[in-house]
Amino acid sequence: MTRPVRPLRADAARNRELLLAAAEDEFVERGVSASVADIARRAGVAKGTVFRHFATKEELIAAIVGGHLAALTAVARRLLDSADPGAALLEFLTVAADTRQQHDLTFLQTVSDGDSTVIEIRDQLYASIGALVDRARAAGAIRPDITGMDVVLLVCAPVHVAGNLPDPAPDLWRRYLAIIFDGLRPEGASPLPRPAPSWP
Amino acid sequence: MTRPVRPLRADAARNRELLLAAAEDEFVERGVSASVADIARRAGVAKGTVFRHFATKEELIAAIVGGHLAALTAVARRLLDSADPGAALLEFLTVAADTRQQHDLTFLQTVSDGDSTVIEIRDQLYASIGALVDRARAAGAIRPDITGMDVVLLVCAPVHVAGNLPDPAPDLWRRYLAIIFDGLRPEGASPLPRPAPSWP
DNA sequence: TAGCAAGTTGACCTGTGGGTCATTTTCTGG
DNA sequence: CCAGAAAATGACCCACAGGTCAACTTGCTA
Repeated sequence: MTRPVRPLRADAARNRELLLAAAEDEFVERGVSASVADIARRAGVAKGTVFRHFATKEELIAAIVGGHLAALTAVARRLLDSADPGAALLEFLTVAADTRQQHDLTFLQTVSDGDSTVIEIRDQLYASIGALVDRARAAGAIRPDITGMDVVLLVCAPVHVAGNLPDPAPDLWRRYLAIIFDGLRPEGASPLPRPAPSWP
Repeated sequence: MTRPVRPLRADAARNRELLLAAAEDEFVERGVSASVADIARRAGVAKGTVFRHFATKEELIAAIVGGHLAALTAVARRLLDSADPGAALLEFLTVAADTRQQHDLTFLQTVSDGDSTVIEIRDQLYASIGALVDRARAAGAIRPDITGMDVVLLVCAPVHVAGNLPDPAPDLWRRYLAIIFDGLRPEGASPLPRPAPSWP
């Protein structure tokens, strides 16, 4: 899959990391419209260097998104060993919201969702979430009509909800995660109108 | 407040409406980055005309957002007369999600939230929602620790959640509205971690 | 340490978007 | 029906963004 490409030269590797970090900061501050020139300046590098590492701005965005998805996947896999499946699912949602709170890159998702590498990593993440949900359901921690895809879609909701406020308290999302998770619990569940969406 | 400005000439009034409609369509299709030139073309009007009606692109966006907020406010006020406060709140959330589903303009909100007219309309909407929530809480239809601001923040969540899917079924949001509304119900509610946010 | 491929630089190109304005067209009150 | 005000037009301006490339610099390897 990864053909034997010789490793990056030391300075190039360093610049690549600097660029990813600078780009992430810049995107958080300015949104998708952050300019490549500004990103380069922030990384202390010329604009041409950006395009040596990432052919287009979209490719740069995909690299950032891919990194985050991979990190989340690792968290989900680790939690699959947990003794309490319900707590594990809640913990995963908490960690996911927490990282997303620190730097909201949701808006980058749309740009990068055509990238094949991103799709691959994303599918692994979805599979892990699916496993977490299956275990939680089997343990009776969530209602039977909730699927993995439901949870996938709901992951970003708490942060998004809190983000509607101009200057939200840094952990306000916990309040909305609690409300939404209560909606996933079996107690007092009302029947759901539409069937869960299938795999995308 | 509104000084006696003579009414628009007939053609100008017509063009204004054409522009608002065209702009809304264009924004839905292309996002915020839809260009003024394209909007003008779609309205069958020259670019200069756009700027005669709206000094800047932001002002045009504010006009669209303001219109939608006003329509929602009217819905909320009408529902305040309903006999069943719990059903009224659910109905409001349903209507809100439904209109937002038909044309998602959430991304315009950020642009327009500095506009004084928009702020005024928005505050009226928030007040109406607050009243709906108070009535529902008093009737025991939702848990006691939910505030009006909570619901304000949660309004867009169902559509947003369904929107994470590339091509969501047109009323998938109903599923997530049901889940979230279950989280608002008193049955099986777990204590909420953070206090509700105050007025913005 | 020398040679060269890999990496960097920054001036430059091109497209595009918001916004302006002198000129022309159109509406309307008298 | 006409005069003048209101509105529409579209060529034009400028800023800025993504992307290119020939010339230059630097890390690596033999």
